[in-house]
Amino acid sequence: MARKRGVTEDDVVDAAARIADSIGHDRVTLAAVAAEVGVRPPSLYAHVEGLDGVRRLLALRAAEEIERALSESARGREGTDALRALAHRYRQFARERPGLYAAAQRAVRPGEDDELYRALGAAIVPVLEALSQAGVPREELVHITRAFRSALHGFVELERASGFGMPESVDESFAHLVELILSGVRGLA
Amino acid sequence: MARKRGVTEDDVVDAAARIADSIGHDRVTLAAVAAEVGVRPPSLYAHVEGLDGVRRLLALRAAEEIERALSESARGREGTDALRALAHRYRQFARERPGLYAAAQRAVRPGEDDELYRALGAAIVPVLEALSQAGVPREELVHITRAFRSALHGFVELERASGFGMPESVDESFAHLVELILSGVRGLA
DNA sequence: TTGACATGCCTAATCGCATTAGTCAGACTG
DNA sequence: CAGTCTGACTAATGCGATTAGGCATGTCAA
Repeated sequence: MARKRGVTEDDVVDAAARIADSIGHDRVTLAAVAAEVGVRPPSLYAHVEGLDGVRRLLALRAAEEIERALSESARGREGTDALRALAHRYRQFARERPGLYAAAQRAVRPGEDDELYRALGAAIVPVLEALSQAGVPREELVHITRAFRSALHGFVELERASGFGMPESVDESFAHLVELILSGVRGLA
Repeated sequence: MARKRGVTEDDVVDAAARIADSIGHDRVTLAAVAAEVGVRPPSLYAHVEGLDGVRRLLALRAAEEIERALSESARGREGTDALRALAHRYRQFARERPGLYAAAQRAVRPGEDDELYRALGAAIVPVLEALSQAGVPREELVHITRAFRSALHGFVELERASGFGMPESVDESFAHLVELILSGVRGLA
């Protein structure tokens, strides 16, 4: 009754994203995706390059959305304000879209799959720009960006794995972490 | 000729650890482990509780080894010296035993599997102790421990995923990150 | 309007891995 | 020496990925 036009690649990625966010990135199987889009598993091969292709497209989608979320959060802010906003938005994204966030953690080396490599790199450009704008000297920029990103990613990852056993507020810990990094940034600027 | 005494649980975990470190934690399958210990897959069920059991034991093993490595690295040092040593040992461990390190990232919540939960928590006790010894006030201790651990874990994780595309030295970035955290610690002590 | 062609989905079949059931031989004990 | 326990094995099931081959429907030119 409904679908005359067939399934598209976007439909597949949308379905995969829904599954990833609801039951986990590791539960994204072709069988599950096929069921979600209303088709038999083999039919997906007409649209994507197998399971690995789905994961790759999901990583690409994740990179785009993270980049968008981050740049929006920094828009209109400057210096450490922008950085603070970026940090909190980063964590918010990871909590709201856990599957998509996980999809973005795909390991890619420069040689293979340049498109994905570039997209994942672009996702943190807003952080780099904000740090630069905040006055971090050029020689330190890459190091500080790595530090900032490591802190955010590590926190979010440990939080997801329920690695924080103590009763202290996790929100407060995150705020402390962000301020710690920001004071380091101020020290350099 | 050799094996009269049958396979033991430890043999299985040893084999799984070898596989994890050599080809990746996600490639630890019962089929691979069975081949490694020289037995058919179903035979493993006499020693471990399926694939999930192997992963759990591997996480337990990982927690022990991380704890041992960290406490040894801090032994005989004090204050920020101890913390610096811990940080570098942490990264070294993750690089040398990637599969075991990955195994320790298993998500566990307090209710289920208290033994593993406690073991994973114990792994970072050396960090907590060193921070405390370095003069971090009690109210800040948990937050700073979380920050320290987040930074280390995040860095190591991004490094593994080849997330650092820029040509700048990754060793140097790590050193910067550690010093940034340490200056935060000094600010509190 | 019609028939060749392309598109997209389907069924059938294969393969690898996890897991369960049921069997068997050898080591250990009384 | 017989009984029993242990630990490995083969057989069988189920699920997910993937490939091969076939069928229906919609497009488009003559």
